[in-house]
Formats: sequence, C-alpha cells, structure tokens
Amino acid sequence: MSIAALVPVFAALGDETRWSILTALGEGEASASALAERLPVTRQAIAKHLAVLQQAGLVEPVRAGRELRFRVLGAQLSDTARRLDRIGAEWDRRLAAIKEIAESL
Amino acid sequence: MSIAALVPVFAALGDETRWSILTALGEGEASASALAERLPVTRQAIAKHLAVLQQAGLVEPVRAGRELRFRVLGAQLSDTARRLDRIGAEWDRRLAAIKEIAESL
DNA sequence: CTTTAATGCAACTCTATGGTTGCAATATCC
DNA sequence: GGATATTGCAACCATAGAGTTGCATTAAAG
Repeated sequence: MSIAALVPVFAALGDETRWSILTALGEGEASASALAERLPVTRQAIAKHLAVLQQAGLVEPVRAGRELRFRVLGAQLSDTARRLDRIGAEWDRRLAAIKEIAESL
Repeated sequence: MSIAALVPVFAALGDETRWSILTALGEGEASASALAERLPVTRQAIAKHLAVLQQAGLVEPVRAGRELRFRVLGAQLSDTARRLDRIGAEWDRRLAAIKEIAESL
C-alpha cells in the first residue's frame, strides 16, 4: 500500500496520447492496429503505450482470434482515486491541526 | 472540466522526487531551502519541482518573512480523485453494457 | 549601511521516452 | 498449404526533463 506503487500509474496517466488510447478503449476493446487507424500515431507507438498502460495495471490484453485486443480496467482507476482522496484528506487534516495549534498560542 | 486539464496533474504526480516533496510538505509548510536539507537533491532541483507542482495546482506559495514557503493543497488531490473515480466507473459501466448485449445474442 | 541568508536565473549534462521506419515472425483464413 | 493480415522486435532520432554547478539578486537583521 505504499505511495511508490502509485507512481507508475500516475506516470502512465500523465500523457495525452495514452489518454486518447484509454478513452478509445473505454468505448470497447480494441487492438493496437485498430487504434492506429483512428489515432494520429503509428501502431508501434501505440503498442509501446499499451505496454506502459499494462505495466501500470490500467489495461489488460485479451486474445481474440488472431488479434490481440486490450480492455481498459476501470477498477484500477477507481482504486487509485480512493487512495488519492485519502492522501489529500490526510494532508488537509494535518495542516488544519497545525493551524489550530498556532492560533491557540 | 476536460480530461486534458488533468494530464499536467498526473504528470506532476508521476515522479518519485515530487512525491517526497509532497509528503514532506504534508507535515507542514516548508521552503525550497528547508526541503533541500532533508532530501538528497539540490535546492535548485527542488525549486523546479515546486514550480511544476504549483503549475498543477498541487502546492501554493506563502511568503513568510524573507523565505518563500510552500503549502500542499490536499483539496486539489481530492478533486482529482473524484474525477478519476467517475471516469473509471463510466468505463466499467459501458463495457458491462457491451457484454450484456453480446450475451443476449 | 553592511552583512548574510535566502531566492532567482542561466547554462550545461545525461538519460528517459515518445515517436519513427523497416523487417522478421506468426498464425489465420480460404 | 500458401497468401495475407497482425503482431513482435530492433535500431534510430529528437526532444523533454531531472539533475547539476555557478553566479546574480534581493531583502532581513544587526
């Protein structure tokens, strides 16, 4: 449950092209070749991005005949969101406590 | 409220050093110089990271005498988390619907 | 007003990575 | 089984960015 495990996920989400891939996959599974037809980058570039996304646990490969489709994993996103929220809340809680103490002096 | 606006935030969160800065700030405001004393990088490197974090709306500068302290903004994190969660849920919802249809054939 | 501690700015290095082209390998479908 | 579509791998280029050192600037504090 360390923050370190989250870093690759955020790094993966910190790229415009990867978001276009993710949102495209959000409408249904697709292969790298299929994605290359509707995005302005080559299939090979997309394949690299998919590898990054898979490493981050954001997508999952699914064999479908002779093509390799990818499915987006919304649950991983929601999971990350929950942890983010907790961290942010903790920061604000702690800083508010410090302010309390400072004002009581 | 587009996804594009989120990308810089994730890019900012996709770096180990910036997370050590953020967690350090989570314990209380601090200046770049102060942070440099407890992290294994130079003050100038930290200053650059703080600029990135400020651009992403994750920290805020606060003048305190002759030093420039930075305060972490947990609310921005929680906000981002809420949006992430909604996106993930939407993906799963849509893919589940597609599966429904496929199975009903 | 002078000392001094803090920040700001600039130039530079090095590596990671997003992107490309080209070709090999695979496996499906007829 | 052979033609063809799809994926996999490798080399390569260019740029962004994480980090450094060095110096200028600013403004408290005495």
